[in-house]
Amino acid sequence: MSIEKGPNFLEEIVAEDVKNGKHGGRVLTRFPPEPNGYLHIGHSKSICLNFGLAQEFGGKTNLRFDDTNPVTEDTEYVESIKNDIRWLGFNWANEFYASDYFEQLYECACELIKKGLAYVDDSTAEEIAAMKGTPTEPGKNSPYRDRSVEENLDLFARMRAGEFKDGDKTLRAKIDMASPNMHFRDPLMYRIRHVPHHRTGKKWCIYPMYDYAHGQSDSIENITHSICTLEFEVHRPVYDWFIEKLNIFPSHQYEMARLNLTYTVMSKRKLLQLVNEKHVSGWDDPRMPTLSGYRRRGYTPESIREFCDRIGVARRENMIDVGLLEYFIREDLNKSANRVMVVTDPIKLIIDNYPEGQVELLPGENNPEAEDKGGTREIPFSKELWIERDDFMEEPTKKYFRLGPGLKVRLKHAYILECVSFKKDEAGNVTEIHCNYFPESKSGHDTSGISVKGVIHWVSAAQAINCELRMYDRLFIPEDPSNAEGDFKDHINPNSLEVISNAYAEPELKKAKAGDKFQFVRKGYFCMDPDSTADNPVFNRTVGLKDSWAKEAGKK
RNA sequence: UGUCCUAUGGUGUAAUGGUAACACUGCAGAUUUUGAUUCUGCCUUUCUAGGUUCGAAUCCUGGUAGGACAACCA
Repeated sequence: MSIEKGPNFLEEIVAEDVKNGKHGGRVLTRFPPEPNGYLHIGHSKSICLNFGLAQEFGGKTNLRFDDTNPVTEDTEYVESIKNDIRWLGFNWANEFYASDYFEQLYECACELIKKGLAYVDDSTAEEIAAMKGTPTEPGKNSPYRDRSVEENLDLFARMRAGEFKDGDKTLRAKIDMASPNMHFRDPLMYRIRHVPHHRTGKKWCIYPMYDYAHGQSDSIENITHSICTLEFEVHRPVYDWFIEKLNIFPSHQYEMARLNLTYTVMSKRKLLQLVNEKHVSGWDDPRMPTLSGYRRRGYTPESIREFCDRIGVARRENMIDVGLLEYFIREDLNKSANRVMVVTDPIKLIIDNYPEGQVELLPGENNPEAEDKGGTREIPFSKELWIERDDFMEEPTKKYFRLGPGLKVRLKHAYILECVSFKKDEAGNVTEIHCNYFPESKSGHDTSGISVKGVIHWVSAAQAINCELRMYDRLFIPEDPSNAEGDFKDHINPNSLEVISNAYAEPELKKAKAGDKFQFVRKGYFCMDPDSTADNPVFNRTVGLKDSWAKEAGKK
């Protein structure tokens, strides 16, 4: 956790509990995902918090799948979740499932029935909703509320035995239909679902509800600090009620604000829609805020952990600038990613006074920011090069210090060039740039005495390898797509992916493997995609470099 | 016209009754064979009205604003 920052409110609570010897000073947290979707960056806040808190105070963390709704859950999700947590860099003490506790939960329910604290209700979903009242009006008691213990026990056993159809009966806690807290108005404990479960198969046809399962699961595992998001705050009295009535281990729930990111949607329901309706290529589409999406995009676990640590934890709603996440991945990759030159929008440059057919191998530092500079590679240099179309301006402005008629520029790792002429097609597009080079200006051996302000990247045409670049931008146009007018999908950015199929890279990139990360000099950080083939290497743009020139140029 | 939660620069988060700070963003400059990185400086902050106190971002009361809660979802 953060060192330079004060402790967050949860660290304070845990520190106080440890100091006071609560639970013998033991700390056990849990991360409780429902296996009905892939983990996203919001989950990583919870993961970093739960695992981080335990690490900080010498405790442990369980992974518990909250699998009480077989309709939406699947082992595919279980596997992806485990994979993503490991990737983020955390190891759980135990892998548990709420479904492991179905039998115990059933027995607890019988106990509550015997205590007169639960009853079988024959009302339909509509009737139950109608009797629930509203936040400002009290509800009404169900006509089945006062069944005898014997009848309830019998009915509940027959529910389990499969004698009733889906929806025919529920088991409800008998609390207070007039409570100002809606969750106290006889919450449902069990519903009938004749649906096989991803782990228990056909063993059960009644499944516990979240409110009945979650707290007891925590309690069964002896969880000391159960952290969840703010929307569960009103559930806490129910959480405590079951624990108290059952007289079991007193786990305690603490709530914190969820993570919201600008230009991002973060609900699994919405992400599932994006996947199902093919707005993205899958859960791991590099535009998705899922951990698998970020991984494919080229984000590192370190950068995400750092992000989660630095955004802090509090109880007020927040909206974090996605630019902060980008800051952390740039910070990480700046130190770790090797540099390589790739021309994304090529234009031919010919050095008139360079010998025909000559090829020089010039050394290039792989990473000036790394401690050992990342070693060097050899970059072929010759008479014909590709340079960036942007790096030539027919009528250069005063502040432009790249190439233009009569202007001099440095080719990175190579020579200084002076532009002597250029050709255009009928449409007026520049097709070819001619330059002379200064042989004594070679990088590292420059005795020319010429000083230039601009440095551009380049690729030797004969040795260039062709590659595909996937240039990603934010998936949504508005800052807060979930609260924008209309459906969130109306606000998808139509230009969130631009594919460049004719980029030229220096031959060094032939060695790249899927997942390898690079800085394409002056362009941004890129990560090789698994879609790559020998003929068509594919690179995802993780994030661009900061670009104060674009800002300057944009001012006009 | 219910219950509960929250309110500190543009965005987050600290300050735990004693000089409002840190990061990001923005702006300006220095350095630079990446208009990157790095470095320096600057801008901008306690929702409001009362009260308690020698002293309030912090405690109390009222107001205002935002959020959560009426799934056989979690």
